[in-house]
Amino acid sequence: MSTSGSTIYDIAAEAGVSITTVSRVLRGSGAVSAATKKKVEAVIARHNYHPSAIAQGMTSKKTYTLGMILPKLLNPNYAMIFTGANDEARRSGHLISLFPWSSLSDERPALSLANRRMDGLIVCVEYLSPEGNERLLETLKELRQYMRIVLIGCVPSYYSYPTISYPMAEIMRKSVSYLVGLGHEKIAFIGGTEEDRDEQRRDVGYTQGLQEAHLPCTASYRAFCKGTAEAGEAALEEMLSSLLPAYWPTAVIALNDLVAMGCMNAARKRGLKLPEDLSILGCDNLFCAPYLSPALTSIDTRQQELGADAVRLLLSGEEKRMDAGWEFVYRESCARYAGR
Amino acid sequence: MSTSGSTIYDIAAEAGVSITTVSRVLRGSGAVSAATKKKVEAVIARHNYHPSAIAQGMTSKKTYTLGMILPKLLNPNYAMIFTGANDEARRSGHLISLFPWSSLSDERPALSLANRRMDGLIVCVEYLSPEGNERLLETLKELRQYMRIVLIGCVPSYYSYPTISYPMAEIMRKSVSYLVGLGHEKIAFIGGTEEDRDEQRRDVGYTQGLQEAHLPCTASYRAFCKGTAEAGEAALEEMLSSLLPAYWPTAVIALNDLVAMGCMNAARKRGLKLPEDLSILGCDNLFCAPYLSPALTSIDTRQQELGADAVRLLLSGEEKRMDAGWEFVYRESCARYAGR
DNA sequence: CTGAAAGCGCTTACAG
DNA sequence: CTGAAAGCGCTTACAG
Repeated sequence: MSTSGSTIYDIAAEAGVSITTVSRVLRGSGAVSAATKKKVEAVIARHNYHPSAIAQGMTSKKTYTLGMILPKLLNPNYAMIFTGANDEARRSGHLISLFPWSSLSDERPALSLANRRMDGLIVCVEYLSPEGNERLLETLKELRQYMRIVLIGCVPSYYSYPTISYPMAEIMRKSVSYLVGLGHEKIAFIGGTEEDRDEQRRDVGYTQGLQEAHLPCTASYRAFCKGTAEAGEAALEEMLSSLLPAYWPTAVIALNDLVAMGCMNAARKRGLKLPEDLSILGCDNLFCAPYLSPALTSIDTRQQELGADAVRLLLSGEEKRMDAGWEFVYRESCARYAGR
Repeated sequence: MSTSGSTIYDIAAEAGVSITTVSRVLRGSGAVSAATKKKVEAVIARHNYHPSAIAQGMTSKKTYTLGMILPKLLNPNYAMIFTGANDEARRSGHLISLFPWSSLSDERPALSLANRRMDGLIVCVEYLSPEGNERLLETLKELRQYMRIVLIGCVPSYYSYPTISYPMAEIMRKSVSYLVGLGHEKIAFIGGTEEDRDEQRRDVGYTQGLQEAHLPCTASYRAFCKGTAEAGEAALEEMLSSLLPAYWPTAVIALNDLVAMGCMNAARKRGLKLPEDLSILGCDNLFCAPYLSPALTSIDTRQQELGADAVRLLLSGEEKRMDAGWEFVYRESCARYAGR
């Protein structure tokens, strides 16, 4: 019985019934007499028989497999989203296959997303370059013929798919406002690789927040970098070295916790005391945030909830667009500014 | 053309050839005249046709899907393993589906591992209770009829599957030896939920290391906890409060970086200065290790490499057992002990 | 309650 | 170089 596994025919033959009957007891559907049911179940157990999900998918058109596309699992942020989605999917009898971003533009036919007949696909979108946007939209349109698609993350408002998206402009506005409330006036924003025409993006909210507080928008306090600690460190380092110390920001809003961690290192290297000399606000509330020094103030973006909601939305068939939940997590890295 | 997608029959009909021919150009195998090939390809492109991987799997017995079972993706350690495996799998045209541990004992037939006819399965094993061991071995034996299995992680030496395992006893011996070299004599080990009869386990190496240095094995310096920061914090806290300060350990070897982070917090709460009063050695070299204060000395367990190697071993068909690579990463959290 | 038969969308010998 | 036919392991009307 090495690497084989029996088929429904083996079971039927040994139980002395038709494969139709075996199929019925397998799925618990259709009427089967208690006696034959018991008989068939015994044979199934004896053979340790498991029906082939792929044969079942072939005939029933349901694969009970969902696809998910994430930027990179190495950022725990995405691992949380995936975990939330996976747990919810299992609850409804589904499995989630994870695809990397690259599979959206992959040439290998054996792996193409479209080849897999999944019951649905969740795509986690982050800000893209204009060309990236075009390409994504194009690909989604193709995939749409094969499966239902749901979008999550920071999804531009002009995408027309069922969506759960973070209200980033609002989050940024409130972030600025929070720091202003702590006495900060020189507030930097570090992060964001590309611009986008969506009016929900971070930049917009950052600027709005400054305007609402009647504070000047200073180009020197705006740095672009991708979402890694190294990039964050380099970005803040460059900002500091380009400015006389008197003009250094007293607070920085980081794209995410990784960038915030990098900023912490850059600030320390410059001899700044945290949080007295510089407040740092992260985003995503990674597991390590409480263990940094100072413990990082961040934003809980409820990633597991987002993942679970995405699965529910995908399975529900609804077309709506919703906001994802979020909340400040106050710790030590943002402090009242009392002069330097 | 909404949510449908064409089949090989549609393509064949429109191109005026048999499905056999379409199949041949699809797979690039078998001889097809340049002319008909071009004709068929045009139709395929026009329809944006993608053959169903599930129908292909049905007939060819190859699904180009690998399964992977990991304890929990929320620990970046496992996310790294998965990423390494996934990248390698894609290189050879495979996809990896991730299953949680719970699926090893799942009752839902629709999701059962055995239902999915995967080309192979990688199971990442951590130390288990004796009963957990029994159950796992049992389950693996069942699954084995359906697919090839490879084990990775901390795999007891009496498991007989192709394996890549960390030489934990050796790692622990060298860890103790490293700390002894820094002048430490009171070295604690915090971690490990269960005992196991495998002689490669951490405890064994820890004890050996102490013996080699002619240092006493002190039960009070041995704490059990699971691999989370909270557990690590609680464990060290309890150890410290159970001992007169004069007997406090001067160094602790943590199960992993999460536990190490928890230990840092516990030590700080007790007023210990790090690393002067207490050296802490982590394991797994998580991305945040360099950003802790003091930067955490840890062990790079080359997780992505492990993941990639696991895929290669799975696909190779070889039966060997190998050691996984590892290496110390020296940072600031382990320092020479100069008295307290 | 039970079974014979068609069909899901492909691949693969086997003929020609 | 090309195609008719069988078969992969199931599910699902349709009869009985």
